[in-house]
Amino acid sequence: MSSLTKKADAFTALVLEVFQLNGLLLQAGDRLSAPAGLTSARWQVLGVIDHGPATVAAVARTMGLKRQSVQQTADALASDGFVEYVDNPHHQRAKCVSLTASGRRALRKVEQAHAAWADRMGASLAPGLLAAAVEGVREARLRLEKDLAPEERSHEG
Amino acid sequence: MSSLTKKADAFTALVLEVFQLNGLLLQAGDRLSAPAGLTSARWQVLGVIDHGPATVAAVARTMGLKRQSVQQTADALASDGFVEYVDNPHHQRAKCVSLTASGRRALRKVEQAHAAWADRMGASLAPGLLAAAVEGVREARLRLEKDLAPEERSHEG
DNA sequence: ATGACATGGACAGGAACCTGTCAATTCGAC
DNA sequence: GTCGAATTGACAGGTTCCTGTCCATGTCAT
Repeated sequence: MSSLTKKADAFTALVLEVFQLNGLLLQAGDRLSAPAGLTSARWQVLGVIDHGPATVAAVARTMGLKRQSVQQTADALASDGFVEYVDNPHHQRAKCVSLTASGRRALRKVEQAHAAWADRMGASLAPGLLAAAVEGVREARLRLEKDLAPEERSHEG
Repeated sequence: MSSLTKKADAFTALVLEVFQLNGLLLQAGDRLSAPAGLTSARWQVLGVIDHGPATVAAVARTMGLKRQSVQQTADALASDGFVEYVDNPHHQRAKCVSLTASGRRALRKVEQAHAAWADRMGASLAPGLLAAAVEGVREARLRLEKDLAPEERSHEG
C-alpha cells in the first residue's frame, strides 16, 4: 500500500469498503428473507418475475448473472413451490418462470420487511451523504465497466 | 419499490450499486491476479501474510471470513507452492502460513498491476466524489454493522 | 427451404464462501 | 494442578455463483 499514490489509495479504500458492505448486505438480505422461507438470491428472482413471467435466460440478463446460475435458483424455487414453469407461446422449450400464490405471498412478506429496513437504514444516514455515496459508487461502477469492457470476449456473458 | 419512502429508495439504490460494483471488482481483481497465477481470494490471503506468517484463524479474522473458508484457500495455495505451513512456537497444532519465495514473487507482481490499476481508476474519478463515496459507504457499513449486531448469536463468527 | 447463427435448457465440474461438528490444544479462574 | 471455556484444525455438506459443453429451437439471409 505504501507505494500507491493518493488517488490510488482513496480508490483502494473504496474497494475495501465496498467488499465489506457487500458482505453485510448479503447477510442483511438473508435475514430479511429468511422468515418468508427465502434467501437473497431467491428473493431477487421472485422480484424479477413479479411484474410478469419470464424465461430463465431473461431473468439472468435482468440480474446480470449467468443463465445457469439462475436456472439452479429457479429449479430450487420450483421444487419449493414458490414458482412454476408455464408454457411459453413464443418458444417451445423455453418455458416461463411464473410466481405461484405461495411465491407471491412470500415475496410480499419480504418486501414489507425490506421496506421497513431500507427506511430505517436510509433515515440513519445524512441525506447528502447518502446521495453522494450513490453517485460516487455509480461513477466508479461506470468507469470500471468501461475499464473491464475492452477485454471481455465471451459469447456467454 | 413504489411503496418506499424517499430515503428508503435512496438506500436501495446504494444497495443495488454496491452489488454491481462488487461483482465488477471481483472480476477486476481476478484479471489483475491471473497473470501471476492467482485469484482475488488467493491474492488477499498472500497480502495478509506478507507482513509476517500467521495462523489460518488469524488470517480469517483479519479478512472477516470464516476460518474454514481461508483454510481451503490456504491449502490450495500450499499445494501450488505459494505458501508453506511452518511451526508455530506458540501453538503445537496451529501452524503458521508463510509466504514462499514463489508466493512473494507472485504477490509483488500482482501488487504492481494493482498499483497501476488503482491509480488509473482513482484518477478517473473527481477527487471530491471519490472521497464522498468512501465516506458514505463507510457510514452505511457502520450503521449496518450496528443494525446486524444485536441478533448475531453465534459462537463462530 | 435451407443453412448460418444466436438463443435457450440441461448437465458436468469448479471456486469461494457458508454452517455444523469433532477432537486436540491452550488459557484462565480457582 | 485441575477443570471449563475458548481457540484451532479437520472434515462433511450446502449455497450461489462461475465456466465449458452439448443439443434443441427460433430467426434470418439467401
